[in-house]
Amino acid sequence: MTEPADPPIFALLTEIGIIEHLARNRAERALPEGLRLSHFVVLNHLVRLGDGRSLARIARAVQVERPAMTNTIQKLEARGLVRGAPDPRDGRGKLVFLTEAGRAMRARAVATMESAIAPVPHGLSAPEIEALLAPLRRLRSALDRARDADPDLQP
Amino acid sequence: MTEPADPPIFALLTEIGIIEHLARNRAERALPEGLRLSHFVVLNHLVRLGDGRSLARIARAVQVERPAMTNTIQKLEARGLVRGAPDPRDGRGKLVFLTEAGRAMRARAVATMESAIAPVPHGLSAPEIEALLAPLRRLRSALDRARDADPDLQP
DNA sequence: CCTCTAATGTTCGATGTCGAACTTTATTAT
DNA sequence: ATAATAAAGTTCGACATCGAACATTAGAGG
Repeated sequence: MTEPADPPIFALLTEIGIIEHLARNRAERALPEGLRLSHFVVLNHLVRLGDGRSLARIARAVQVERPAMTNTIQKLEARGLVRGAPDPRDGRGKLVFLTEAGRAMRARAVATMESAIAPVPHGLSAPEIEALLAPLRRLRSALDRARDADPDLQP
Repeated sequence: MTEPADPPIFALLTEIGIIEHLARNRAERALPEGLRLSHFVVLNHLVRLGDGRSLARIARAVQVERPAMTNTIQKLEARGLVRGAPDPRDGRGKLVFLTEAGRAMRARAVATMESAIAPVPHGLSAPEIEALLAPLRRLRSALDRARDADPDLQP
């Protein structure tokens, strides 16, 4: 009468959930005062992929609903880290631009996060990490595709 | 003037964060009405590892702060899925027991979650998943140990 | 040209989580 | 014993996220 073991994919997702939680906590503590991880993610996204993007586009890229992104952008604007401007080509759109302060803050955040995460002896060699990345990317793509696919599934 | 690439461990944690988010959304939709993923996690924990555990102990195991667990347990009690009793051996403690309804609900939730996750073509073979699990468990242990270790770090 | 549908950004209400603080009880040190 | 320290569970206030709903604007079809 023992419990049947979880399917392997369950065990994997459980492990991933725990790691995510631990890493999130750790990263959040490392951030400059008042900066949430979700705020940093947006700054980082804009620095790396380019700013002048619409709110909805950023929301999709960062896997967050639009209302949450509205909130995040408002906080970033209030702190002067980002500047919103109406899209000249789309009357509904709002484009988000980085300010100098925003770029500087992102650089500081990256630095503090690196010094918070890097020294953790994670026990994984660089090649091991590389080896992990490929299958995990496949898993992400699969989940991502399934997301659009199944609003209502079943034949 | 290109951005220096992220350290590999960053890329890994980012990927993990995205997967966690996608999997969480998917799992949450699959759960029986009104049952949160955090609720299910507690039920599942008690079924698998045994009930009659204290609130604080469950909180630690599930990586959640005690106030959140108080909230979760109160919701589960209100739905009759769990029953709380004072610890006879520790006047502060509160032990959490599963009810029959709780076990049944957990079984239903497992079933619906399996039928929601299993059909996703995640593109990973069983041996591949196994190969992923070992290094990820090491990473988790490392982060877990670092959590206690560093309240304030520095030599 | 006009209507219908879809997308954008926002507000609202509900909910979950966290950190801080408090009360009560254990445990440890003196 | 007694005092100091720590742990358990709870409450509180702050905050982020979500889903639903709304006004506005684009775009597609007739």
